[in-house]
Amino acid sequence: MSLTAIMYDRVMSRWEPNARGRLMHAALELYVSRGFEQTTVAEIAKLAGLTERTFFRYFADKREVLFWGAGELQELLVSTVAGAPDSDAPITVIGAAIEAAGVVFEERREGAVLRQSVIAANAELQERELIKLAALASAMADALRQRGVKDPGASLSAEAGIAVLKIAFERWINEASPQDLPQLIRELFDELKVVTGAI
Amino acid sequence: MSLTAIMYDRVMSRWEPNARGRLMHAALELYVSRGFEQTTVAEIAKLAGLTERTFFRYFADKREVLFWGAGELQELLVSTVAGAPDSDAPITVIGAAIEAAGVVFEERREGAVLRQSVIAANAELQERELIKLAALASAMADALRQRGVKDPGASLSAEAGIAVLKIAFERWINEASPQDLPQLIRELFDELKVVTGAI
DNA sequence: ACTCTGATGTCAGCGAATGACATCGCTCCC
DNA sequence: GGGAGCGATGTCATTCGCTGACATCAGAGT
Repeated sequence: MSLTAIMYDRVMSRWEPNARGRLMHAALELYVSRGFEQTTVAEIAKLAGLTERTFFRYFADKREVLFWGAGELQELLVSTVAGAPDSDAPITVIGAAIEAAGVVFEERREGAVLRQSVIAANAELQERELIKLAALASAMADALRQRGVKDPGASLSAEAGIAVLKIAFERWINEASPQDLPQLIRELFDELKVVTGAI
Repeated sequence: MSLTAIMYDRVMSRWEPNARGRLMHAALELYVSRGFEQTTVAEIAKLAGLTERTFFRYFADKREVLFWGAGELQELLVSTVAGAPDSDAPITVIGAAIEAAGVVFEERREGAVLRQSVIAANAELQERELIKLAALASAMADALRQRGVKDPGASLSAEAGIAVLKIAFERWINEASPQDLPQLIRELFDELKVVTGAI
């Protein structure tokens, strides 16, 4: 990343004060208050002070505006897998990565709950979430293969990790007294061992 | 199911010779030849000798026409879980169910390959497939809870089983010399035990 | 024949998404 | 300091997925 690029960003954001962020904020607000289906893209754009056409320049579709953070999350998972000690077993590596993701969510519980309430109310959004999770699993499996883990094991470990994340996240969101998500993740990995026959 | 209902079905199908089947066949043909996005619902309906409006009376959306079999599959999984011996461990029960699903696919490999080639080429279809798989996991988890399996274990076992199915199915589809799918599933369950720490 | 019912067709319309082109704000360079 | 250039945004038109309302039609039972 060159200095000019950094300056360029600053310049661009002065001329256009965070259009993407405004769109994301407006979309979430409307999705929460009226529901996803009852909100039109034109309404989101208007609330953000932009036009419908511009919305689709920032987001591939009406759903994607809720999933902007997925890229960062994937980077976190991949880099955690890549940076784990060579001696760690694949499932241990995946466990560390999922736990690191859990820490990030734990820091932003408010937003996560709000966002998830929108997603839970709409099947299309659940579909998008599932494909994002599948992409995370795929990326982690790649990262494991990069470490020399052979293939049925790499895919299985990654998918198992995502399964744990799904279940842990769901419980963490829905429970009245919020447990610590990273700890919940650790417990579920332990339970996974129990369930699969390891004592 | 009463006798009148059965006669009713026969009568209906004489007056309307399998409209749903015609639509499914027409859709698959066009999705394979032109691709999913390049096919309009109007074209499918025309090829089936019907109108666009009728298509949407049989299928909720353009994607759903490819996933009509999911209901049967879910019943198979659930009934297999429900019918397993009480003494079987949860993961064993899930293994039997997934294996039963594998047998069904094994009997219809031709169609599965064709169908999967369409799905693999389109992200929207992958999303739909993932939510169907998630529904299968959810149904199996319910069936396990019905057997008295407690909750983190029930969900984890079901999700792990679906993960195995996903990976096994993908390999089974893409390998040149087709392995036996049920056997592949058994091997992956064994590998899952290895991966999670059970030897 | 008559009616009743369920399947299908017709029509109008909304909203998501995209391509083509115009415009505007800013930076840079002379 | 006044264009030139460029990237972000707006405007316009269009396609297509999808839905509601209503009409129509084929056959079943009377």
